Amino acid sequence: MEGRARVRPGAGFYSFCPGRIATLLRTHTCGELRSEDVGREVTLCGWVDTNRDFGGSQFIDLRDRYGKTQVVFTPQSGAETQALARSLRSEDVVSMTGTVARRLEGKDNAKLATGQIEVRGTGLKVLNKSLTPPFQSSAVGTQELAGEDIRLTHRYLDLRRPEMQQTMLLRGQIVKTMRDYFDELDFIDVETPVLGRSTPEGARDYLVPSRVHRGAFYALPQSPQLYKQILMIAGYDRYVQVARCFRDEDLRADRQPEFTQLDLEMSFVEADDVMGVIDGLVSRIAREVLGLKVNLPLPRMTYDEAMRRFGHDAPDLRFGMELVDVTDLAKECGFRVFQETAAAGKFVRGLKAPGGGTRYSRKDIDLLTDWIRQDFGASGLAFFRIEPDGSAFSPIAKNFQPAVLAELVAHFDPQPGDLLLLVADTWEVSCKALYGLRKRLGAELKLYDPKTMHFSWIVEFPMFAHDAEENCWAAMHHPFTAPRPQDQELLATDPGKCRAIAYDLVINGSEAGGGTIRIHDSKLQQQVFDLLGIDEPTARERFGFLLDALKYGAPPHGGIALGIDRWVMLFAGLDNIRDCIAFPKTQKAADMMTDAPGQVDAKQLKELGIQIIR
RNA sequence: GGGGCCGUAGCUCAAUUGGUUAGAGUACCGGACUGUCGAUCCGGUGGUUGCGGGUUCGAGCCCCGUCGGCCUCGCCA
Repeated sequence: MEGRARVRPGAGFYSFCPGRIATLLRTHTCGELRSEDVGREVTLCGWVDTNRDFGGSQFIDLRDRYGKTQVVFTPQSGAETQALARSLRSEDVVSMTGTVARRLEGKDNAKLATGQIEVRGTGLKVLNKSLTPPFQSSAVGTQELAGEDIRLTHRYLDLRRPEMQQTMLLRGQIVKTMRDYFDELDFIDVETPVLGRSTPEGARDYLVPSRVHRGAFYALPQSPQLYKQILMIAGYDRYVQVARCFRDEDLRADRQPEFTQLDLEMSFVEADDVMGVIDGLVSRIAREVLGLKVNLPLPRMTYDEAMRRFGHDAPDLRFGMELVDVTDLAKECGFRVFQETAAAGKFVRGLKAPGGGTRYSRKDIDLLTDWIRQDFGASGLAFFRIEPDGSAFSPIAKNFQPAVLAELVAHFDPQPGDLLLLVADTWEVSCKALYGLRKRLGAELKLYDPKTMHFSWIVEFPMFAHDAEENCWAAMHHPFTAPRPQDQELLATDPGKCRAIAYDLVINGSEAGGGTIRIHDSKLQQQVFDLLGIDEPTARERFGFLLDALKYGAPPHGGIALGIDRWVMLFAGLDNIRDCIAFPKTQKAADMMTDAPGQVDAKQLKELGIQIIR
């Protein structure tokens, strides 16, 4: 532990002491000196954070990744040195020599870990002047953060900010803990190719043209899925890898085109084994990173239950606000829209927003309605505001049979001031719309403390989702997922009811990982391919190697992949994945610092046999 | 591919809703100051209002197009 940087719960970034990191250029770091060091002759290197100039003396905060130390230059430092000190500006890189001194009585700075001391400067060397930076790397809380485009263009300055350094440190910590943990459990770290064949996981591939094989392309891996299964067949019964994955799909706040997974696979296991291993990891990281005790095993919920109670397969379980199904009551409620919906076999479901009746105006509700129409294709949004006398106000209330309305409202068990929101639509639309509303209102009404963490498993996913456009079945996870043994017969009779041995790790309503037990029998694998409309020649062509391998002694196996970027985001309490990645890409998958992707020479294209069509 | 928000000084934002000289804070430059720590005080430089069209007597503001950033649906574990 000693000499190791480590984020501790409740401890500021600067409060750990990394031990001496002396070099020929420096004797200490800027976060290291304490009152015990008074009298020492030291040399610090770092960036100028602020320069407070009093004419007679200069107070300079010197910053490196370990912290800040105040260095003072006075006439005793010598006229030349003092003049040089006066000329220092933000982000200049300097070396400062001096004597550690206790600060003057009452002049301690409680905000700094080094705040009891200061360095009385005797020497100063400017190692490198900085241009005036476009935004401040220092000045925590001083100024509004610069726009993200500017931060991304000057990423080196953004990464210099203590907040960013803290996140990067946390990320390194999480990855290291993962590596230690799996190493202790005898996992073997094996690297798999980046230049590979397209894996059939549904997303668009990033392609790399082959010069040698003109007209042929490698695909960057969407995940190392097939390789790790091959490793199981090869007898490496516990594989782990920190793997970069690539998916050429449109981006979101929590999605990048290239991202990092902690990928693992185990042989001779059932789902409980894999989940148990991850339970241990969650508990360890929560403890080491946040000082949080997590009760094990983590709670589990089936996919069906999650959809019914929360409308989503990754519900945020930090708060309640569960969905309420009133379809039965709607059948004879008097309100035509509801009745027709119910009669058509669709659903009338809703949720209760505590205090929403007072919080949201009629106009706010109209905006919510527009929103769920636009984003989720909902036909509308019905609302009831619970009045102080307990009655339910709504423009549509007059259409209801009073008794039925009372019963309907009672289903939500509301208090005065609450707001009931109902969606009458298909199962899918009601899920999406109410999930969206729940997520948004939960945050807006502050129904949970954003600092709390909730970990859970969602299990028993459907094997297949019906693709209405193509009128065929599509793999919900990927085509190598094993069905539950008790559901295997359903493959032939009713694939839609067949449940997979699949499990997703959910943290605070985010999917933080997902895995399955795989098919290890080539016949069963072929049966699943058939269902997915992948005929034998196609299957042979695309993953004949796997089908072959399955015939040479494939052990039962399964695994999981964890989204490391998302883990960092969630453990750091951030809401943006770009802040968890040193060099992220914009929403259009561009790197603003390097300007990737860029044009290439005509010569390069010619070598590859590629012509650009405009 | 669809919907939305945004783009004004290096940076963060304002501009009485179409009105004549586009402001503030900060940064930067100069000056003052021996205990600050978001130092303070005085003075100063700094603008093709993303770009291109259009409407108008007049456009930062309205319209069309375009580029870029963000959020989101579709898509994607």
